[in-house]
Amino acid sequence: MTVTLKDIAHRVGKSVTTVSRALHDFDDVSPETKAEIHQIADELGYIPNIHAQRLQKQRTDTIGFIMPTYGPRFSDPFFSEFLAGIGNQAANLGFDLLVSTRPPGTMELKAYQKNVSSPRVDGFIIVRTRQQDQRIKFLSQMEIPFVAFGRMLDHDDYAYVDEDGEYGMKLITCHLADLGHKRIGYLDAPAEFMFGHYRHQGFLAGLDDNNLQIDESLLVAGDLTQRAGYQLGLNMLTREDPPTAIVACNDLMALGVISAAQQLGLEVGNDVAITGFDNIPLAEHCHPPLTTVHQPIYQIGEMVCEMLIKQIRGEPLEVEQIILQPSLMVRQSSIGTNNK
Amino acid sequence: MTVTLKDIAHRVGKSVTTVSRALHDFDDVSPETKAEIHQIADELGYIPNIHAQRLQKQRTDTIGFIMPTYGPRFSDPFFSEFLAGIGNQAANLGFDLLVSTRPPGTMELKAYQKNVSSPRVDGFIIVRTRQQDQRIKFLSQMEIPFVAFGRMLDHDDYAYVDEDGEYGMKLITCHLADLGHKRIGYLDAPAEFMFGHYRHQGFLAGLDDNNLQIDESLLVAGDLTQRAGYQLGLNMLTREDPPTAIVACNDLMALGVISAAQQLGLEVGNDVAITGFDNIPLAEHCHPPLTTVHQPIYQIGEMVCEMLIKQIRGEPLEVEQIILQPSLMVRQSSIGTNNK
DNA sequence: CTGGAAATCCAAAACGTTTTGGTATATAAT
DNA sequence: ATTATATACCAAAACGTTTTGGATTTCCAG
Repeated sequence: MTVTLKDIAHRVGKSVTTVSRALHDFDDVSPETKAEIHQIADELGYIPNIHAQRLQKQRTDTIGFIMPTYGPRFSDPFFSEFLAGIGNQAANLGFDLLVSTRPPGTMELKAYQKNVSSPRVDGFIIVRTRQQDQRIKFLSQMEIPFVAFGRMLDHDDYAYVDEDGEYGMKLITCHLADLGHKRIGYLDAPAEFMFGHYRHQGFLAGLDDNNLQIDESLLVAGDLTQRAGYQLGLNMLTREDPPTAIVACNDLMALGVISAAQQLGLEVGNDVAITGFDNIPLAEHCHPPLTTVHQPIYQIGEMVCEMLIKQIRGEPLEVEQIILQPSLMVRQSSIGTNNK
Repeated sequence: MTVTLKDIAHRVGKSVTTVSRALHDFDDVSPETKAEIHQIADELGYIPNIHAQRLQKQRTDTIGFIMPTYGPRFSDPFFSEFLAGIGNQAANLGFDLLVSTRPPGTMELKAYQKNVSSPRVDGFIIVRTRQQDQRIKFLSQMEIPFVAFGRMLDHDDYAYVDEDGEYGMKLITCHLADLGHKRIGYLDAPAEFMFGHYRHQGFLAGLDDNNLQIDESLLVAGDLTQRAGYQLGLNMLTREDPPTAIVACNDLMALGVISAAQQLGLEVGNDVAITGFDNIPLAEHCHPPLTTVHQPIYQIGEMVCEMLIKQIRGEPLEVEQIILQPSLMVRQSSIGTNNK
């Protein structure tokens, strides 16, 4: 049997009002009564009914996170780390975290709609922003609080955190150009992702800075999995005129390219340079260790969550839009084992 | 402005009761009224207030999942895939999914306590069972519905799904013995994890079956990360009397061992055999591809979620305890590139 | 001893549903 | 013409909080 305010009220011989106010430390309850009520409440193991509270207070103290999942076999280290970031931060700030999974599309938008109207959540965290992000347009238009990890194209009037992927990828490209590479392959992300767009721009800018030509045939897109990296890497490296370096727009695909290269008997770092982006934990301890750009996913999760909760609480944000400057992690997959 | 039953009632000139019963398709409302009410409800965009419903119905239609997170940098592909499994299944069956993150310990138990008493959730999904699993003991004792992925030692009276890790690891060990390996190193999990316990038993049983001695010094434990695998692998392979094969209790550590071996100039599969366990997507497309045991994490997530919801609904479970038979995935990391 | 403030308390309304236990009207059976 | 039976509806209670707008008592200044 669960214990309610009424039970406590009976026990102490006071009204429900007084019990409620005592537990919330209002100053129109005498210290003695407060002490007694607190003690009885502890004794009975009172825990407030969250639905009664939420119904009355008209807020949920819950944030929503709808994971965009594609296939069924969905395994991306990005998500578990990001989730840990928002989960821990939400708990710190006294918020619950409601998670859904939905493939991008109409049903996804419906889920946003329903979760906020029910009202299950007070606001949302958005990840992997897309070129014309329906989610962002919808939430902006409905004036529903949200914070995104990522920017989008024709709309800039919302709160976000993002890493400067263009700059990061330029760092990588210049690094490879400095090593003397002239023919560089590029593994792009699916066109809809904004992060892919910026990284792509950075790659082109890097080539341009070093007066290198773009060979369009060395520009291909994959679905971000290691499998795709493996396949595309194999294709690219078995051409008649293979590139001397391959830049992948994320670590997972880069790992796939490394496997492909190794299977072809190439020594990664010496025979061919391969780079990634994200610096997932795997990148440091693969062989050879992967040159990449660091992205502090856990911290971004924390930041985004904190910003959202401030927004929900009506507190002003010092900064509404944050662009993080990335740093290059040079490892053996680009410089090889004999260079220094 | 959110629309309530009362708003609809005003519009159609009927009572709140009738509106509610119409929307739930009770048969004491005339077809004409029903049609009218449905139409107005759609028109106004009515969505029921979930807290009022839950307060009244005294259930939450929500399942809880408390992720055991250790450090801050928490990136385990296991979790995103498992989460996708339970998330999708929960959505199918009309349940919400409330996710928390908590390191194992007292606060973790408190979180279980609070989430069920509030009552935020109707039941829990437990993962990575531990030897003396406080969570399971607590939930069993309180008679709170839960389903676990994994067994535990001195308590067997609860619903779970598990893979037969002992058998799986025996398959691996016999496979290596068949290849002629006599000195086999083993990378264990931290002692508290049950899955590590079974896999360990399977390894010993496999050795025993093949009349091989156990060299205790070749038995070491790591924290399941690739980093740990790398470090322990390096130690083991630079001994005076290195093993000819290394069995890791999970894929992530096995990938670390592969890196270590490659850094030492060894050809994995030919000079040293290395095996994992889990068959994460990474295992197939690394170099060389990893011999491992498949574990259908996504499906297990679905199963566990479905079992939990049945239990919550009071429907009987056909089978309360499911042990999945694993299958061996033989790849080049054990048999090399020249054998067949 | 009176007026007013301070201290302590509480009944009732509100949040938005679902459910209970009806009522009223029309139709059919006796 | 009475009784029984469907049919269509609804007022009020309940779920467990928080908040509003007092009410009562005590104490002190005048």
